[in-house]
Amino acid sequence: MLKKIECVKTDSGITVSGLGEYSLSDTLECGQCFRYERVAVNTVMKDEYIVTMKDAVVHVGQNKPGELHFFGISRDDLESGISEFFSLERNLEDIKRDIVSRTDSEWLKSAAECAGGIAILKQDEWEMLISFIISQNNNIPRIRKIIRQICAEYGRNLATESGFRKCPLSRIDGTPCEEKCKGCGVCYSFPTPRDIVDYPDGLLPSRPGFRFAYILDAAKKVAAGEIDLGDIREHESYAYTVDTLKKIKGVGDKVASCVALFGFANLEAFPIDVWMKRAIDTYFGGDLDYVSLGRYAGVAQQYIFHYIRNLEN
DNA sequence: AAACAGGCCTAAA
DNA sequence: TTTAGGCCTGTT
Repeated sequence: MLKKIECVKTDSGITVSGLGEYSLSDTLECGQCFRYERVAVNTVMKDEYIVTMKDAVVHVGQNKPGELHFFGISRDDLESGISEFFSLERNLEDIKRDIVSRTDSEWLKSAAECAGGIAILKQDEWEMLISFIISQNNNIPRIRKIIRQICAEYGRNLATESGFRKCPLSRIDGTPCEEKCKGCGVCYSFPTPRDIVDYPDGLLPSRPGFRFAYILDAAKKVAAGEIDLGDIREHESYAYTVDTLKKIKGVGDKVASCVALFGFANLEAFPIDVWMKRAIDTYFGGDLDYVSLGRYAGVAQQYIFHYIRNLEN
């Protein structure tokens, strides 16, 4: 299921090809990732983004399907985190084929054709936990705003640690770094559980509302080792991941399955939110046995989600 | 102005 | 075991 990818060094960075239908914009903007900014000015590629990974800020672009360009990085950078984060070695076509072979639904097959370029990212588990706690009863712009503000409040400035002299966005569009970072937050690291336990008031400027207590409970349980993310990772079990995470206040099935899917790479995870409920009612007669979709059910979930959101436009 | 937003908790049947 | 309200806040 792994694929051969080709990497070529250029003056500006590393070009990775052989990625099949990989779509950078669909992958970043399908709702699994909150810490990215689309670059709007002085671009050299059709799609360009600044993405904040665990401890690095990445500038990445795409001109055509199956080929990504990572600006200002070395081959070592690619191998030490970027490749895994962007799931570059996963074969999207094999996954799509597997899903399509397990369903009779023509609608789902159409969705797969529409959304086959989406890769499930492998993001930081703790960051996913907090991000999806924040996501509940909330909309995406506000989710992103809260996360940005929390990072700006607690985080170290990653710009200088990422091989960039200053914020990549400011370098590109000319906005002064300080000003830019306060607005976009892409240059700040995500707070650790300990950061939040030591200084819960740092959450307040983002106005998380009733989620405040949930975030704090998650931080306390992880910091105390009561919830052991490493232990969850080693189990590599969807059921175990969900059961364990649900011990945290404010974490139910939906949030836990999102963390399982986007943080722990449990690709069989199938988060069911209000959109998915609606889709199941409308296109699957009110009943969809996601287990029958196999070990990539979570990718199918993304197909469905992407398809219904695009049908709106 | 009232309803809603990619849920979850609690109380009550 | 299932169901109804309520919840912080911001936006429409």
